[in-house]
Amino acid sequence: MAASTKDPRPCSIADALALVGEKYSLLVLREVCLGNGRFDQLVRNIGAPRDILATRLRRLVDAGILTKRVYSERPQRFEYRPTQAGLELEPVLLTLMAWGDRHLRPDDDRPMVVEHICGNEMLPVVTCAACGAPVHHEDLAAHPQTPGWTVTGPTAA
Amino acid sequence: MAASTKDPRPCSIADALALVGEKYSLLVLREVCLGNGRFDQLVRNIGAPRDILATRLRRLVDAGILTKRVYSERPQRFEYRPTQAGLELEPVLLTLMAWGDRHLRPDDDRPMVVEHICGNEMLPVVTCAACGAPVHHEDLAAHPQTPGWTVTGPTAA
DNA sequence: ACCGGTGAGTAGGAAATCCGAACTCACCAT
DNA sequence: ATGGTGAGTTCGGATTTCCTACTCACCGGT
Repeated sequence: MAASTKDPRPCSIADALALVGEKYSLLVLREVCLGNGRFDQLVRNIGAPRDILATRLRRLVDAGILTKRVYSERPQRFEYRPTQAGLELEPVLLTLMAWGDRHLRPDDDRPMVVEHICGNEMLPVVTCAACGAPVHHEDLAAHPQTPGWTVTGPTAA
Repeated sequence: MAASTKDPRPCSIADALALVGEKYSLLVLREVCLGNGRFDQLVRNIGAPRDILATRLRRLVDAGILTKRVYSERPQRFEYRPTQAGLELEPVLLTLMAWGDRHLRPDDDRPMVVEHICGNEMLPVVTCAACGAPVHHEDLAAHPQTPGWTVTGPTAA
């Protein structure tokens, strides 16, 4: 049935990246989460070509990650905003930003600091919903659900 | 000085994506974290063209995210493994996978389940390091550190 | 010694994407 | 009437990606 060559491991990471993994897509989401949802703001803040940006926006709207809302009839003007699904990607952005701050900037010149409502700077920590412990690679065991797709490493089934 | 057109917002998300945001890069990291670090395994499990994969691997090794280690001299064979920096990207993958499971698969056909050492299934939650609360968009305030780069939204400075 | 198989890539041309700049169209301001 | 803004679209050319095939080194069986 299915060909032997060319059907990669079924995976939600791959599926997610197929949607938001194209160049600029996650930066669009960043700006939109910051409240900068207008076309020309996006062009300036992201540095993307206008046609590519238009394509990305269409795709993200179609995927239900963004909505396009009119904020002015007569001159008709639009603004893009995150949907619930879009907002749920924000933790990914925050985690990625923290990683970049840690590994791509030796000194403390972080271009942006996020403040949490608790009054402190927000440093994201990924934890296990069940036990609350911060996630450590050694504490994980991956169980593929599709027959034929194994894992070989220390994280074997 | 700096040109008026074309210098996007300085941002660690953008920097991080410049490194690991190219097609397949994060899938390479996924496989490597699963312990499948050999070239042909990567080709099969990811479905990437061999030449592109070779390019990505070089880049990730150069960036200090992966290491290439010999696991057999005489037939010389290599295996790619995550460095500490690479492992610290795993939470990003887990969060992205959970998002994909939630939003891209209505029913419960998750292709992979991750088990935490606590005995339960690992569902990642991004929390604030300072207060431990799960991160909610409304609880965040972004403060750009570079003059001229503002945020307009509800998350204004 | 020969044959087939595996691992780790390279080579080459076709196909898809991306890019920058210019263009449109509708509206408002002076 | 002229200029400016917002939101795109259109264009040709540059850059990447893709796919298939090829290499090279080695191993295992007969």
